[in-house]
Amino acid sequence: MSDPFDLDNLAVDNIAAPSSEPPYMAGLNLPQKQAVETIDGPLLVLAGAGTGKTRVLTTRLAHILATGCGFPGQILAVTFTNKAALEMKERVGAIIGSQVESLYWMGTFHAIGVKILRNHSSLAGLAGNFTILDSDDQLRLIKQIVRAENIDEKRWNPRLLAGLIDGWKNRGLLPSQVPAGEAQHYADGKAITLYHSYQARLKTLNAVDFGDLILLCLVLFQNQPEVLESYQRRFRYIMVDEYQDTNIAQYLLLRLLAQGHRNICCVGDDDQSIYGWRGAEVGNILRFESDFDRAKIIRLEQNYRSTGHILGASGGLIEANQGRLGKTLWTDIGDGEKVTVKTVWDGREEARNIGEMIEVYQRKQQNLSEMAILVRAGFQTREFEERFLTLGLPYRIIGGFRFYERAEIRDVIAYLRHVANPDDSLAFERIINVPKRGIGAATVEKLHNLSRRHDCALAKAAELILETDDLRGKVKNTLRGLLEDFARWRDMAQDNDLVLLCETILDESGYAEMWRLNKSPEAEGKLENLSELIRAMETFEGLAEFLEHIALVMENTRNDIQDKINIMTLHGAKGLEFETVFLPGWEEDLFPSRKSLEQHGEKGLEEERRLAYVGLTRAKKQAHIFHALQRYLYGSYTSPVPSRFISELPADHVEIIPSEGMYGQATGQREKGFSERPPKWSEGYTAPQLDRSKAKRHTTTHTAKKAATPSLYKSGDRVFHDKFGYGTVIICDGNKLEIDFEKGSVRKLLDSFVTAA
DNA sequence: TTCAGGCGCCTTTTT
DNA sequence: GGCGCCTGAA
Repeated sequence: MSDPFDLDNLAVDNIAAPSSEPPYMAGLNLPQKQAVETIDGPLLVLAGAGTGKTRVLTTRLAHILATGCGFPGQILAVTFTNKAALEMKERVGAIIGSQVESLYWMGTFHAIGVKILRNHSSLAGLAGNFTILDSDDQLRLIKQIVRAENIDEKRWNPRLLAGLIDGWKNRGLLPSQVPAGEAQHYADGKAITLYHSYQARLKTLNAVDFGDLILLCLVLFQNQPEVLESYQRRFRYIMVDEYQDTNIAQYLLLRLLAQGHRNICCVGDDDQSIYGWRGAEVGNILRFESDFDRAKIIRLEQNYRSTGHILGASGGLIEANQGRLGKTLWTDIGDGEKVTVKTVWDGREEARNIGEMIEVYQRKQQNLSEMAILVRAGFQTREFEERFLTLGLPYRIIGGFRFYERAEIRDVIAYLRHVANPDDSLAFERIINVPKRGIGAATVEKLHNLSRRHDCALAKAAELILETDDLRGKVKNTLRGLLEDFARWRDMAQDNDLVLLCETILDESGYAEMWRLNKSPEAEGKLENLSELIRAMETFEGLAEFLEHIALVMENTRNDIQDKINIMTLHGAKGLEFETVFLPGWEEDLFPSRKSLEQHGEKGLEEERRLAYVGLTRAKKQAHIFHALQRYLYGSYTSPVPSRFISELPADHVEIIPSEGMYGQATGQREKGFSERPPKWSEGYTAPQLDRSKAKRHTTTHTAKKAATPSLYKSGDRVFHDKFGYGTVIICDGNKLEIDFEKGSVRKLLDSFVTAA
């Protein structure tokens, strides 16, 4: 990172520092210093984009430790994501060294919740080995409950109920506390009853969902004052990152904990609150002053990331929002380039334009990884992918599927979960017939009925059914065998040799064999994923520890350091920064999203505007906005109107780029505000042919040099491509391949995009 | 148990 | 337009 105040530069910075000042203070500006030194009493640090928020947070933590005001175990430091927690740990570690390992209470809200619940599981009404369900399991359980109530799933989508329950949990409401009127929101008034059954079912399964990790802590503290007091005493200092993203339950939890020492410091930016739809409550940050008596507010307004024009444009845009605390970011890096706005004909032209601009920047020695395309919705990435594949431009899509979400990983985890917690029926059900054992839906249905009748877990019901004559001999034997297998594995788990346990399960259950026998092209990759999972287990001591890690830490294990252009959603870009940012699809209905406006009206619009603000402020030097006149959406063409956000941008900071070769409606719309002089991008735009041919020549020489070593592939080779799957090379010309893919397409690609299969 | 065909949905996403 | 989910038939 090029942050001038990066901690790595401390050694240099501190030469100039007055000797009375600790070295970690060097290079902080005045408000930053104040924020670090104000450790007593409630403090809200309003940290605008790029104002050194993380630096303040980490320095402040180090300051508390360095001054001896608090010990590591007395500091509660909460973040939202594991990534943020990890970053904080690294940066604090850079200042205070190994002492960072003792910061036991530093982590995500949910990780802290788990720690508290495990410490007091029986008081919280749980067994110590409770399972944490992910949203997939949660939905499956909710479906079961909806079905058990004979509710028409067609009419009442279980997802809707899942959303309602999540919403209540986010507000800190148990079933008994939900306002009666809200029962109407699902299945003609049954919503609250269903929430009751869901919670009861979770208890039977000895499981909690993500919402419970906060909610149950809250309930624990409300019901057990002495437990609460012990934590209030313990947490001498509380620090919260991204406070604008807290939901009500999290806020209530913080407020309870902060009542002890009253030293709570929340850092956040109301203008970057973009998670309202999943329960985040901007109100929390807006109300801070009245919530915490004698609270202090410090604004960080000096921006170290972006140029003046980018700050001017984004600042002007966000001013249209009503509910905000307000701050004005400034910079001393200079104006830089204006934010550009360009009209393109359609999505393909948008992708083509951006591709060309990227190549221009590339030739100006900008790394691809310093550029990003930020989209509103996931489907927008496709056009860019296709374009970049034909251009041979390396890209990386951030977001999307994670390792542990893959079916085969979830299967193995289900085996392990059921070993760890015999009451985990969801896990048991997932693998009861995987691999196929002849225990079909009919048998499972019988088990379900029995488990409901006895209010017990599925595996317990299986034991019960074995004592009856309800099952045919073969099925009965298989089921008995499976239960015996689990009992044996459970014994094995005591030895804490995770790798051996997992390998044994994979082997004895026949799961690995199932994929080995599978002839489909995916099977091989699945087996590789299984080995990767086993490799990941090596660093864990016990099964419980591993499962908790899996449930809470959704790590993206990809450490892709290659130079690639980043494509991601605006949400995914929060907290990141790039030299150049491309912002396509600024059209009404797409951005701001129509759905958001329909569902939440003015509030939704303001959140969308904040999203636009987040997008613009990711850019250090250049931001390029696009809108298309034709957009292919859900199978048909639409003619979208330019986003209102474009017209809200202050003219002084924006340059309208004329589009080449367009006629008709386009010209009329672009009349006003067009700059007369040739656009900055003319070099890239007016002579793309020239540039492209130069680029080609460049690659050719590159290949020619390479040609001394024979090409990696020859025709007839079988290869694999991330997106297109398996295929056979038909033509091989240097590093350019023509491949016949098994999914039915023939494509020309660079060899670097495929691997030998 | 498996697979074809029909239906409904289609914003963002971490834990 | 395309995907995932459910259902019903073989």
